[in-house]
Amino acid sequence: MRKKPQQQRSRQMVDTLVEATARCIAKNGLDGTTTPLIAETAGVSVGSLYQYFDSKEALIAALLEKLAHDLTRLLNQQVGLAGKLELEDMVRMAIRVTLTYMHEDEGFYLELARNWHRLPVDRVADVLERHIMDIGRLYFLQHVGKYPVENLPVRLFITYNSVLFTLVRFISQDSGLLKEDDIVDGLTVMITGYLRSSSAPASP
Amino acid sequence: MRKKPQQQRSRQMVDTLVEATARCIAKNGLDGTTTPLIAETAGVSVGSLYQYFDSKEALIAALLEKLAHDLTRLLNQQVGLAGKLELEDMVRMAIRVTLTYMHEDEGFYLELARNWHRLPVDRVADVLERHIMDIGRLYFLQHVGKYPVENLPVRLFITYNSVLFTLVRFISQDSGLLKEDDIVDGLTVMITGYLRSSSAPASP
Amino acid sequence: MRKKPQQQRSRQMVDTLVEATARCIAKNGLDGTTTPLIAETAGVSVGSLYQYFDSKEALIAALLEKLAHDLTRLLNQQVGLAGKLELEDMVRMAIRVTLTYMHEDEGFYLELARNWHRLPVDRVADVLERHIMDIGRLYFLQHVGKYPVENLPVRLFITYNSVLFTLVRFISQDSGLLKEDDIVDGLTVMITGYLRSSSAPASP
Amino acid sequence: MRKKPQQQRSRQMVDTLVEATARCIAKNGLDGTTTPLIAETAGVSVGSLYQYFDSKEALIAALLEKLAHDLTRLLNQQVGLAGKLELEDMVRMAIRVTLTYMHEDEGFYLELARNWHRLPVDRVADVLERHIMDIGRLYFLQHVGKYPVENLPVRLFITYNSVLFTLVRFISQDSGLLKEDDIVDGLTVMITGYLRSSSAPASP
DNA sequence: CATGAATGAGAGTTCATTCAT
DNA sequence: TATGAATGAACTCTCATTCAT
Repeated sequence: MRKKPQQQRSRQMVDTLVEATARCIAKNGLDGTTTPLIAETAGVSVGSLYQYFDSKEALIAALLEKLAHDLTRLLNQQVGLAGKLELEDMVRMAIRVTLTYMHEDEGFYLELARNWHRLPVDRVADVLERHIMDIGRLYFLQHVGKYPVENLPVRLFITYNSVLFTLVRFISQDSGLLKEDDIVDGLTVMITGYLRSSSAPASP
Repeated sequence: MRKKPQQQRSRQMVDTLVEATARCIAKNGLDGTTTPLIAETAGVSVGSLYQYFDSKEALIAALLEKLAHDLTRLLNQQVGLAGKLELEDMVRMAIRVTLTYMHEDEGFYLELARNWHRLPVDRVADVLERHIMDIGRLYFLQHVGKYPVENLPVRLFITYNSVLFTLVRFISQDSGLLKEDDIVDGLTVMITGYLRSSSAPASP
Repeated sequence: MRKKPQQQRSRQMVDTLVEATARCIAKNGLDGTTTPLIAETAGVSVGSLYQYFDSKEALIAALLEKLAHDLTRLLNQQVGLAGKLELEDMVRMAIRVTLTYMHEDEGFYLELARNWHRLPVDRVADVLERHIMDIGRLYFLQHVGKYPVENLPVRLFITYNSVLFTLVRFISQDSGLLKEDDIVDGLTVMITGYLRSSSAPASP
Repeated sequence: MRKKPQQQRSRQMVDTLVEATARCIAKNGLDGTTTPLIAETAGVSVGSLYQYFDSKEALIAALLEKLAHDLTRLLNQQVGLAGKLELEDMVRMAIRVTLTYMHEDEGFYLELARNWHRLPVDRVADVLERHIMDIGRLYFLQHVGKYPVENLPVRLFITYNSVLFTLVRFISQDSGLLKEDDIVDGLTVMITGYLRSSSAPASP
């Protein structure tokens, strides 16, 4: 970031721009998100955009940064609740929440997920992963004895990528042949079964 | 295709261009794949490109068409072999084969998988899905009684998307914390368990 | 117009571009009028052109729009004067004025007339036709009794197309065999006689 | 022409190409008439086109040359017939014939007339003018005493340009407000009156 | 001779970025 | 500081023409 916004007006400008970027991505897709358009959406001049961000990429990075921050807060609120649920209920709930997000904000999160590889996504991913890891650890700690999960990082990595991209693909293709409830049920069964399973891949 | 190649030379030109496109995508990514670059890679002028393809998109479509064709042949050869394996062995093999492809051709398939939503990917997807469906159906037919799988389309949709994108993400991030064997084992366990499970999502 | 010019500088830019387009058309012909050339003539970058005009065609349309506007003002000034003239003097004057225009601005209007069928010329044509119709109606209204002209639209359509394209052809070929005064006299005689004639095409 | 076609096969090739050019112009307009398209229309390779014509322009020139030749023959046949008609009938007939041509061959002649200034049209124009001049001279010679026409070249120049381009404009715009019969009648009245008038532009 | 594959200059257009005001 | 006018490299695509086969 070119300039630390120390005045309140500046901080607001930064926020406005970041939000405008999100709206552009949602409405026009990542490819249709141009700097002039972002500026116009923000009701600001392009010049101002470059006053606060070195480049388009920096702006998008800031957007993702904010996203990571928001998600952190969101997840922190949820951690407590999760512990009381049965594994299956928790998994199902997580899938449903994810699915809801995909449809929200005019498909903003969907577009992000589709284009993750073109985004400076590390920060968000890190935050998300750490949180999921924390939640997972906490959960299995509370249920120790019931599900002694080995190699948690791998399990969670497989889990959230499978869920996330299966849902993205499901929403994107929309062939009508597959029903949302079936997908959610299927994923729930698969993930629950996987997380309950003992680590050994091959039975002796 | 704008003009049907009548001389042998031009049939080769078409092939050269399609291959050059693949190389460009592998080396420069989809965004870095421009018509001048494709032409240069093919050792040809831009004009030649447009003698045989109506547009850049048509060229990429042709590439995917060829891919679909190649995959069809490849999978047809493999169908017979699959039936004799135990479910787990077959799943693990499929995952390993997929993983191998992701690393081949300088990451060409990886880049395709990453950018699936920007590609005229329907033909390939159709072919792949139908084949996977066929193989799946065949397999479970031969093992009837052992794994009476209900709602096969949903199961397979979840299965191949989970595997594919988990692997793509695994290769893309390369944090070094996760080991390939663990990912393969984990996926194998998850998918095998899922395909073996009875359809009912909630246990009684 | 893509963007409304808000600063004075940019309003001037729009004018500059439109004028440059006119100069290009005059100097290089319509086919030789390319966007790089227009930009260069205006002393501006191509990008600037596209900041204010959606396309080359839009730019040309704007030029014609301006032309229609200018002609409107010009004709409005002339309407009053016309009424006092005898029919023949008015016709001769109109022809002379048209001829003058054809030679002005390095043949700009000449080139427009030559290429009317490739131009988004409706607006100009409409304006011109309406004005000519108005002037004609007004004129014959003031001279009612003397020239009761039936089917005015047809008469004027024939009149101005005959004059315009005969002059265009005369200037374009310039074989030297035909003298300008003779053409003007001839057209004057023809048009005057035609407008004075009664409507019935066949004499009884 | 690059090469004198001495063999019969060659002469036929030239003809085929010229005819294909005409068909292309009629179907695709002058701008849509490309050398590859001409070749394809002729069922011949581009290479062959350039074997017989130095350039696209030469090909079009040849087309116009042929046109001039055809018109010469056509007009020669008609000269005799004209003399027996009254002036008005002859004028009306000429207008009607012209109008018919404009609609023939998918608008080929119409497109030529629209684009006369971009064509190497001199030869055709010369031929046409000379013939019209001949016919005119002959006609008025036979009717000497009735219409002693002074300055025939100017009169005929004005006459045929007025007729030709008024008709072209009429067909092109097709606003529906003007009726063909009215246009033909109007032109007939105008031209007949003009040709009958005495030379002096200003009445005493 | 005939073919049609190959060329490449040049057209219209876009957009991240700069800089005078 | 905020503005938005201005930039220009780079992209996709066309077509008259050439030349190896």
